[in-house]
Amino acid sequence: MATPDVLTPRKKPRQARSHATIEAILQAAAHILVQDGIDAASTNRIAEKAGVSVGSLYQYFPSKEAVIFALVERHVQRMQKQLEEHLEAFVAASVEEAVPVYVKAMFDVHRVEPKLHRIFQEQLPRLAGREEFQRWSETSEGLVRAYLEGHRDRLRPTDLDMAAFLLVHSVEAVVHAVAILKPRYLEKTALAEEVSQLVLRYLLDLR
Amino acid sequence: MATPDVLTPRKKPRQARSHATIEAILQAAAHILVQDGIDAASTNRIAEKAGVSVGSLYQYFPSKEAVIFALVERHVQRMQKQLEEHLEAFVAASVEEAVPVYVKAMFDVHRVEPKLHRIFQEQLPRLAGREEFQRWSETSEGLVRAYLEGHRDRLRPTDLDMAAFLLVHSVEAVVHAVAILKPRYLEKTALAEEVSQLVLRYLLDLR
Amino acid sequence: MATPDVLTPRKKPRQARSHATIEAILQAAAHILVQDGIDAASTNRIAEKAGVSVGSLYQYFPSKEAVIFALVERHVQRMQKQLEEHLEAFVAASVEEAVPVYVKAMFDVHRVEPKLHRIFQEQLPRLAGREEFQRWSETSEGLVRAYLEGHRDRLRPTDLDMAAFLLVHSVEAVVHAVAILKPRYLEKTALAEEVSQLVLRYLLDLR
Amino acid sequence: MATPDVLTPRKKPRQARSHATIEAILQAAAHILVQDGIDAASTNRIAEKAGVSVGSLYQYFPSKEAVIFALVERHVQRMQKQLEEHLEAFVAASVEEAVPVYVKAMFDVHRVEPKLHRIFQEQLPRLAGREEFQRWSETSEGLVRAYLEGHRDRLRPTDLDMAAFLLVHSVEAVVHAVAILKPRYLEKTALAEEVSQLVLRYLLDLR
DNA sequence: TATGAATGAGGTTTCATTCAT
DNA sequence: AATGAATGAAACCTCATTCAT
Repeated sequence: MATPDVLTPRKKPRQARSHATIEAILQAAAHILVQDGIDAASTNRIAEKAGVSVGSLYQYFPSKEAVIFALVERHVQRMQKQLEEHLEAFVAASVEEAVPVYVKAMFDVHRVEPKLHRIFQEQLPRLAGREEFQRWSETSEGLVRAYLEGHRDRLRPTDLDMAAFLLVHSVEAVVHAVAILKPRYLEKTALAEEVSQLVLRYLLDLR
Repeated sequence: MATPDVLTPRKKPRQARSHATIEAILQAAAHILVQDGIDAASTNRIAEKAGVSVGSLYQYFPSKEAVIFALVERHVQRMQKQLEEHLEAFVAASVEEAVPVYVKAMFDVHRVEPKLHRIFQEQLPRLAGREEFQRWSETSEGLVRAYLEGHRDRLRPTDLDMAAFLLVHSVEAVVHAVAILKPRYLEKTALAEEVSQLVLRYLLDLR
Repeated sequence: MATPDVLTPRKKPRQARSHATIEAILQAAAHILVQDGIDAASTNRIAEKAGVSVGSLYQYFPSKEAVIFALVERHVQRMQKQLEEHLEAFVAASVEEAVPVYVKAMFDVHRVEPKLHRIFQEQLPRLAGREEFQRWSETSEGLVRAYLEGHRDRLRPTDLDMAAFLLVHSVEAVVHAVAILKPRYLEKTALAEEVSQLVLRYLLDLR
Repeated sequence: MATPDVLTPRKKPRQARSHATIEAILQAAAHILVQDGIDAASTNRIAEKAGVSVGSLYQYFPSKEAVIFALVERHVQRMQKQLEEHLEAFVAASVEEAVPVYVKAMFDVHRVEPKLHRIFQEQLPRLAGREEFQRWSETSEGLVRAYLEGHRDRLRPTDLDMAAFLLVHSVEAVVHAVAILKPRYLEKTALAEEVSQLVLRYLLDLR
């Protein structure tokens, strides 16, 4: 007895109309999540806001969670894309250059859809998509770790696992806290520079 | 039309029996939260586990949220108490000594009731108590800021607001990430030392 | 992960009110089943007819099926009781006497709540309670078989399993058909006598 | 206000394609009924399995019930045809010969599509087609009655209506019970012979 | 005061049926 | 004729909350 798949979309649309419906559902869901939080995101409300019937929602998503999941997936993909755009500059650069690039990338990533991002960060753990988000963390950590590895001889810390863990999470946390508590700071470069300092001074023996 | 107060406890208990009932309710709620998450914490279930009737629950708490709120309040108080115990050593110490003390304090705080803490961090934003938790952040930030202020002349950064923000959130995030992702590390001192390094090297010009 | 029990009643009532509620629910369910068939027996409709809220229904029955199940159980018990009253006369009697007693017992059993019985016979197979009904068949078959065994030397058939199967089902079917298609005949003794003849002439070599 | 006809097919197909579509729909319905029961037989599922769209289904059948109805109708026709093949041998034969022929016919009839037959017997009463099935019973009863009439002087019972009723239903029930409870027995002749005995000994004064 | 029975709005989901393409 | 997207009433069930006892 296979457990039925409750997360992956139900059927591929064959007509243009369908695409519009799916898009409307996802956008409605995002809106409601952002405005009123996850407990307000009932399927009926989503469908209503999307201007379609509940039935339509269930034609494309096998469950309420599947809607959220699709949203998360899409969001993570956009973040990843954002990140990759910064990546080239990153891998080839010296430590002094790479760190600000990484920090800026993180700030940029959090600007994709900050409110939605916040909701996901805060309210998602209970839901589908949790792992999608964790995977994102692990990806970041792996990336950073690999970079550090490549510059090991210039670095002060010797336990690079620990260093990667430390850096990824502290940078992420600061960015996240900024996005939530002081959204205006997201646009200022001063904070990003300080974060770079935090990281750089940890990694290197600056004068 | 004033919004009715649904968070603060309904009546001050005057009898020992009442205290016991309240205690039982809170403990039951905590148990369920930790064991089965917030969606399992229905008032009926809490009451049942506490060995009282729902009616009794509503005698002491005006709503479900009030129960959670009381739990959060108590938890934050315990954290604060923990923190204060480290405080004396903290305020009088030099930067080099104070930072490890602060970091250790944070680690300790997260050991108070780590599972409950995690639930609160992850699942609470949707509920009552959100602000209680934010206030905790602000308290920490104020504390750190005041300390930095007192040692301004020895510090590299000049924008102390920003520095306080940065430090509080990066330390908190790392501790939190450890608690969730690698709970065993909570007991190792190596990580705490590295976090101290992160902060110290940011604040001071070490050779 | 144990599968939750969806059939057995949910909680024991502690107050007289509860008993009344349960009774009302069961009677309402029976009414609706008889009047409009099983597809009309929605939990909301049952609750409404019982004059209680759906919530109350679910306090005592964990699922819709549990309501039906309780009804079946109760009905089978009544049938069994009816049957047992005839039993004494049955076991001790000669074949010539026992057969009419058995046939009459079957007719009586079908008069307990004929309409409900019909619904169960016809519409139940898809539902909870199926086995309850099958068990009833098996009980009857066992009973008959044991009786035949005790009088084996007077009987014409040698395969008593087959004979029991044959008799139980043909008698049951006729009674059932009468109850459904020609309910008035249930009261006439002529038909019962003919059924007795059917069975007796099969079992014995009458002149 | 005449109730609209929701059972009879919507239009007579004029093209081979239509026939193929109808056939596909009916076979899909039969498959699903047999495999997963009546609750799984949704119009969408039937259409999908038939390889057509729901829209097409509704072109040929005005309602879901109409699909089932058509299936029942066809099944009953096949049963009837089966029966008629035995009929010639039946009408001309002596009682001693006719009875086994009739019983064998009944066994054969239940072998036409036993699984579908069972579904209809058990799950159909709630649906369209109930009457179709009843008519089948009446046809059988009429047939038997007419036969008995023709041999009245050789028969022991005098109330031939009652006898016909008795025989049709007891034979039918036994066959049905066998089909459901002990399908293997359907292939054995021993049981059929015993059923013949049951009937014959009821009808005649055997030595 | 304590109990637990009762409430009912509201959540998720299905499916027969319609209708624009 | 055929498609399949869209509909929405209605099913089952939960749970915060109230209230009679």
